[in-house]
Amino acid sequence: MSAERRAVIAAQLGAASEACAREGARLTELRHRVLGLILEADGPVTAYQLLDRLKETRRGAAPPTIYRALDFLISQRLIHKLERLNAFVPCIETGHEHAAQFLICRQCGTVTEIDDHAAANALEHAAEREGFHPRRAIVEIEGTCALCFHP
Amino acid sequence: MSAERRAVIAAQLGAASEACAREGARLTELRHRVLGLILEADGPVTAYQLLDRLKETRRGAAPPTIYRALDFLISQRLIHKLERLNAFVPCIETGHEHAAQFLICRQCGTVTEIDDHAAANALEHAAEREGFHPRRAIVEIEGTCALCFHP
DNA sequence: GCATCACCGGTTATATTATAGCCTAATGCG
DNA sequence: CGCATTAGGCTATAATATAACCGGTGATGC
Repeated sequence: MSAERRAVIAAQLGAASEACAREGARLTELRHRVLGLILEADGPVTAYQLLDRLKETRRGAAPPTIYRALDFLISQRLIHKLERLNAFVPCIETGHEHAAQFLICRQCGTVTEIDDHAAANALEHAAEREGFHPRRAIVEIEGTCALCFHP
Repeated sequence: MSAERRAVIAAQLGAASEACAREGARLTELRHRVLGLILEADGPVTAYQLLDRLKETRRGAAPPTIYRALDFLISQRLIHKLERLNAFVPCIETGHEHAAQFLICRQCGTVTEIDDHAAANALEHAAEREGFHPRRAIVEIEGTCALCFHP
């Protein structure tokens, strides 16, 4: 990993610590570690992939170890779960409420998060027209990314 | 189940048969049966719930039995999979390509399918602005349905 | 007719994803 | 401190999904 990349990750971890501190949430060593693993991964990672990496330095880590950390990180809006892939990615924008949409490339597996307010609003209105009160929208679009499309 | 409800289901099964016939797809007895079970269910059903029901009349049914039937029904656009729930529901409109969105009530578990073109288009455009070529959008909105909200 | 081929589904085994439940340790707080 | 609350270790198990192999069956071409 490049020094530059490491610096970015360190900054993201720092921002996460601050966000948690502001909320009174405890970003413990374990949770910090798991978030670090997700930030380091290039692309979505599954819970068991994370568990394997975690085990390298934390003997005795077991599924509940990782799932509890993931639950925490999701609750703090530091990561997202991709339901289609049963995998996890960092939020592009740490710690805020934000309407996220994901673009999943079927060729290369790359996942891009976008944050399109027009689409989010359209969905919200569509739901409200049914008398529905939306809390959270899962939007995962499968297709072909620009790079795979124009090879 | 009411006679009326049974009649609706029979009509849906008939429409499915026709749609498959048009496509040259084989809606075998097993697949017809599984589609029937999904139509009869009031709400999303999981693969293993379907398997249990199937077993009542089909000794030896096993997970692959049901998953293969589900794959077929999805490929024919007769059912949808809800990724959030790992569960299956019938399509509201049999056999067509259609952009579907789902409203999932956290209180009562009811799932409503809507088909909002404005939202679908907004998503499509958002993806295309990234140079992405969308094939399929998974949209599942969690929240509170009208009935649960105004009790 | 009958050879061939593709597809269907039975069967066994196993992979993958996720949670329950119980207990001890660490932390925050009056 | 003493107590409550939360975090996480640990074991077990639940829930979801697929691999791989095989025999049967129906369509197709000759």
